[in-house]
Amino acid sequence: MPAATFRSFHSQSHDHRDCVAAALARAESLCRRRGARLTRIRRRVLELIWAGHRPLPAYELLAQLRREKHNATPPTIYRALDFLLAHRLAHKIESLNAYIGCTRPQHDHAGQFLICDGCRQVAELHDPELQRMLERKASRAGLKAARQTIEIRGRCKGCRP
Amino acid sequence: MPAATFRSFHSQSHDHRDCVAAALARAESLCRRRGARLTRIRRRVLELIWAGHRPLPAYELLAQLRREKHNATPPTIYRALDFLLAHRLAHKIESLNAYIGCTRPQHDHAGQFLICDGCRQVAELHDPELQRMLERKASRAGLKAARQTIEIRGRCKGCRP
DNA sequence: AAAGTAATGTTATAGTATAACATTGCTTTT
DNA sequence: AAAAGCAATGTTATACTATAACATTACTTT
Repeated sequence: MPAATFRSFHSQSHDHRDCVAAALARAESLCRRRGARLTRIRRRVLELIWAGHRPLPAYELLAQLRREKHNATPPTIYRALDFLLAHRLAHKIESLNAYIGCTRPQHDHAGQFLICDGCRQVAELHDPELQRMLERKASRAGLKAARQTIEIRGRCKGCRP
Repeated sequence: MPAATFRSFHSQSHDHRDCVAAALARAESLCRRRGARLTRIRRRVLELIWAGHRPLPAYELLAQLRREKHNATPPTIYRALDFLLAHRLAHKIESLNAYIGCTRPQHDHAGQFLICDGCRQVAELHDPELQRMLERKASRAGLKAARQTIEIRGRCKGCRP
């Protein structure tokens, strides 16, 4: 049985700037290798997503982008998001209609999320065992799985009484 | 290890009317026991959900309801849905923004769905092992799970080449 | 019958996402 | 370097999803 790997909820004190910079560097290198074009807009949207450090709704991203790019419209954001999702640089949290940076874009994996309803922080699991278990269960019922949405909502330690 | 229980994808030939009638009967009895009021509107919306026999968007339910109730508006539907979701008579499929009848409203369970992107049919799993596994994984990461969203998208046998 | 609560009616608006067509800009071919 | 071809962005409009807020109706309890 392979060990599950995950990132815990972030401590208050970790340095967001490093975190964002590292994510952008990963994205740059991944896109270069893939021949994908991480344009100014796409890069900036990814940066905004990471800087928020919590799931951000599309229109919040739009509002932020507009502060520096006055002609940005919904398609501007949704196209950038389409690109980022396609390259797994970001994920959509379906139960929140919000977007978050992927911590491991180089791995092909289903997004598995732990979401605190108190502080709105999100931890992303990368648990191949869980992914395979679900594929197996689906397969038994006759479904060839192509995509998984796994979102656990609850309260993290800091947000419990 | 408890056996996983699930309903497979429906055969073309099963009798929808029986299926809908049975679901409504379950709902009636469950509401009676709980002292919950399954009003005309709520009952009718549940019936429409079941009759569709696939996840239905709220506005499609509204359009159908309007055919017989001309003053129905979005709140009419969303209130009915709130009730049905609260009593677990229906589930929301987050990745589709659509609603579907619950096959086992009497059990307290997380919704676990297998969704065919070809025919749009949905099978609901009821797998306590899976549910507990996710709770355990969440707990290890410091999250006390309150709600799970599990949606596997793919292609069922009939919809594969 | 009166009071209290739950449900529904009604109008307005917030929030999420895409369609469709025009323009710009990068890249490859000639 | 010019032209062609394609990818990305600009722009306008609109579709789809959901809730707020307040008025009215109807059921239940006293």
